[in-house]
Amino acid sequence: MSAVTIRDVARRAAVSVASASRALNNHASVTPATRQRVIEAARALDYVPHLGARSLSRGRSNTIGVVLPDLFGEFFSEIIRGIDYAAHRRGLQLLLSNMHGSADETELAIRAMRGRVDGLLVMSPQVDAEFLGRNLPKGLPAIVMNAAASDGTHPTIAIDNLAGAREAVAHLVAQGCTRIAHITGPEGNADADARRAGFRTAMIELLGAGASVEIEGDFSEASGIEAAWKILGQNPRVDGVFAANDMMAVACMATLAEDGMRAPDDVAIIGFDGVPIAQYVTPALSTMALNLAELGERALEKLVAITESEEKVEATTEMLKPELVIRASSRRRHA
Amino acid sequence: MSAVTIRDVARRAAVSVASASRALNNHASVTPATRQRVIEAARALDYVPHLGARSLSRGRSNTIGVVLPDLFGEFFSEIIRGIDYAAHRRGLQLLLSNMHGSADETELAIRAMRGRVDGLLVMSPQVDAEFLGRNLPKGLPAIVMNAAASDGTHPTIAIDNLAGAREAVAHLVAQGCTRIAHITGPEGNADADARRAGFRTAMIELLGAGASVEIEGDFSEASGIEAAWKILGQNPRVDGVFAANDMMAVACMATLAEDGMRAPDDVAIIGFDGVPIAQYVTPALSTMALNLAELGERALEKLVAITESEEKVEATTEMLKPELVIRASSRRRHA
DNA sequence: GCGGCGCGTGTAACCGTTTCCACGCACCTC
DNA sequence: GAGGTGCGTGGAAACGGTTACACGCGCCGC
Repeated sequence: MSAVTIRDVARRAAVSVASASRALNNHASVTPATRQRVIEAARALDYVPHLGARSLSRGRSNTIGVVLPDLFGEFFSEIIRGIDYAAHRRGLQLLLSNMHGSADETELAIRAMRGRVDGLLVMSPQVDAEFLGRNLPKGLPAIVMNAAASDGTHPTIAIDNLAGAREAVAHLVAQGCTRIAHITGPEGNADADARRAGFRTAMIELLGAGASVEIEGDFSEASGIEAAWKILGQNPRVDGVFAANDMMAVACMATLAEDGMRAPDDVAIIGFDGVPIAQYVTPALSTMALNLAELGERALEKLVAITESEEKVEATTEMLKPELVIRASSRRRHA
Repeated sequence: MSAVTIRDVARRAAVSVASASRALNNHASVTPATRQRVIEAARALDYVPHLGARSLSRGRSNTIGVVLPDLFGEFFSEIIRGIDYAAHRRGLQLLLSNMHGSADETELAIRAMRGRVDGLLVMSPQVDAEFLGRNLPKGLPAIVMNAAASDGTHPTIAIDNLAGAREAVAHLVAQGCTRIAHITGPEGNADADARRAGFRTAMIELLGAGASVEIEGDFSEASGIEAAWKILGQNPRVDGVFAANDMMAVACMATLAEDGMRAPDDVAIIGFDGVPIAQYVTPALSTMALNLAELGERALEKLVAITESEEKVEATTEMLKPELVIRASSRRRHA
């Protein structure tokens, strides 16, 4: 064990633990001579402070808990990267927890954070706000990312899925599509549900009820491939596809192409999220791009702001607007 | 504050804190009646144990520290996913730290883990083993992932870059390439250096010294694009490209194609890492595929094994072999 | 009937820090 | 020269749990 404690340092420097602590933490009232002795002793013993103990006594851990539904794919890794970037700048550490999409695990994960973090970043598209409100520890600052409508108890930062879906549909229509399929995300996922809702209202507005097809997906590559099979089996075929995320769009596009149904001429395709992969496929995928790293960054900044301000902040909801990025997969030469 | 402590629970249940603790932790010697009262009190007060305090007194945190050089891209996110998967299965939490490639930060990051984790997973292609050996806390179990040659003090799990690079070159040669460029990773990065070394020896063996070109890169998309420009400006041109990672291969391939130099006919291209994106670009990218999630998983399992075994384990080195995945980008019709 | 055993419980020490408070000392001021 | 002031220091109490140890009690076996 690197079991050298501050007591060992104090003993070697012939001072009390109190003075040792003060010297090591740059407190004002320590003689330069004392400080010097303590620091030398610490170096000689290769002392590293026990941060667990420190946070217990300071009541502050300099750690932020991050609870995510999953870690798969670029969606989450971009968010983590944004969080990490902002956390690093502020000297905070990250305690990561993955609840694998289950509500029980979410509760567990959140409880497991108690006493180890100063604040919580929870992303939870699968469980409703009421559940979160009930389970988030009372005194712990928390930001809810991207959940179903906030219950008003915690500040939220969310994606404007509704507007994004409308814009995606409008874009396809502008390219001349008259019959559009939506590959949905998993039911019960807040993002997926909102994107589907946006798709429906936009379709009714722009093309009427008969022109839309919904194909169940679950955000996975596999479900994008299956969706392509369904599309290929239909008659009449669709001439536009709006997938609820980029991964499904990419997989669907590739599968369609194998059977000769090519984007953008036979079918215009657009995804959602704007993950890096979208720009490297051929044809490059149009998408409703989100700056996910920025989402993570902003969430962390907001959390820090709460943590530091004394008065309680009201539960505002901040929206992240997706941006239409038109690439080859949906660009028609003669629209 | 959710400041309800075990003392509050004990008071409400009219028992001592010792009994409360025992009841809540399923210790054997507690009367069912007592246990019942304690559990009810805990529920009534919405008690959540303070895990920081627990780990201090138990001397065990159920947390693993993960120190990575960066979080950008699929390479690291796949590794984290693998680590998380294995950690989750064992009920461990992850404390994440990113040292942004700097040695100072590495030292800081490692020190910041003291007293908060039971073990350390360090991935550090940029700093040498000697540095790590000096900085890893003495008593803390640690696994070094993918560093420059182990100093023999810590178990290591690494990528067989040398063999991978040779195999990549051999594959290109088998496809008929006679002049091959290697887009390198950043100098000083252990993976990059090993891949370059493998490239050199394989080239000398198979095609002789004159047939190889080295282009400096740094694993980034931008450097892949720049490499393409250099390739296009050369005379005679190469007919094979081995990039030190997939990201550069993808970017290079796309840029070459814009100028009419197409894979696989004009140039056969192969990358390294086997990140998911490689299979979606067109033409699909051949690569020396690594199962990065498995790498993370195995590292965590190994760490747990060390943590749990009493006798000290010797510092073995485990190798992860890349697997040649041939896709369209390097498949010549008439080899 | 008495000693011993086992079981459930409580008291208190401990984990490694930080920090409140008290204390002693030198210095300054009137 | 006495009394206040301020500064550096040390003792000890936190922080919130776990657990070694002691203790009292009822039961069993001789």
